[in-house]
Amino acid sequence: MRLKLTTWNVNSVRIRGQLLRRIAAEINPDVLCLQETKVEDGLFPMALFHELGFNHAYIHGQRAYHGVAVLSKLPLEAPRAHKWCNVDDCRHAVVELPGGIEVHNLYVPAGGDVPDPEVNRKFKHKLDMLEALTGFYGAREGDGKKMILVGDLNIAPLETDVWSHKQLLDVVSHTPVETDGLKRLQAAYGFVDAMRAIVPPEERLYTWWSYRNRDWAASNRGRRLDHVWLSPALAPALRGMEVKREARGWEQPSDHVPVTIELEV
DNA sequence: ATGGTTGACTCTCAA
Repeated sequence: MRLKLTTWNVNSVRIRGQLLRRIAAEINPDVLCLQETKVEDGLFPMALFHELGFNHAYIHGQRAYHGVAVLSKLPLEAPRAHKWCNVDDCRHAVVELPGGIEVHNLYVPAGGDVPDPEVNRKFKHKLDMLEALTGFYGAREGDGKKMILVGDLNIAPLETDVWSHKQLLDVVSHTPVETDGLKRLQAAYGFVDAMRAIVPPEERLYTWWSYRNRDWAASNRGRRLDHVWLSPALAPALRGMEVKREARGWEQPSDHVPVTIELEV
């Protein structure tokens, strides 16, 4: 069967109802992974997702900040959450789809403004979580599992993942310590970058454009902060990938756009 | 070098 999975940093699930309807209508994913839901579980707008046909859900949220959720038209099994770095943030949810496909939905800390872990605890937290994830997935290398890892990793690893490699080398999200760290995490398990398997690394590809811009489309100062990785066992199933760039121009948008993959499983 | 905008929520923080 064809499996369509969309990941989106929604930046508040409660004010994005109309756009979620539009995504359900235009993309029609089987599984929707959200980040930055910004709401505790008791206030999550579950009725909307039921109306849209997502009758299975694992929500892992907190008040005002962070929060991840997996909405699905297929049954979900073995839901679990991970805490990292002894912080209580809701940043990592895992579920299993029929056929034993693990879905890992991640929201890595943005990291603040100053790219120095000595003076910026948010940047230190970002690097620490990257290292923790590298240990976690590295310990599983070679386990042969079918796995999809998605989310807002808040790092643009390639030169073509940012509007200006040179100008962003000292900007949090594209500093060498972050891009090296992300590549180490990817290599620790042998994840395949599904987006770059479809769009060659020579081509520019963005998923985020700052709100702090008069005209996001004209200036096009984007970054690829959102990612879809596949385990070696699942990589051969990849059939397609789409970045819904136009969603950045919809009314009351998130600053991130949805990324969708299609698999033959 | 700075400021620009958005969202949740409190009189500000995080992104």
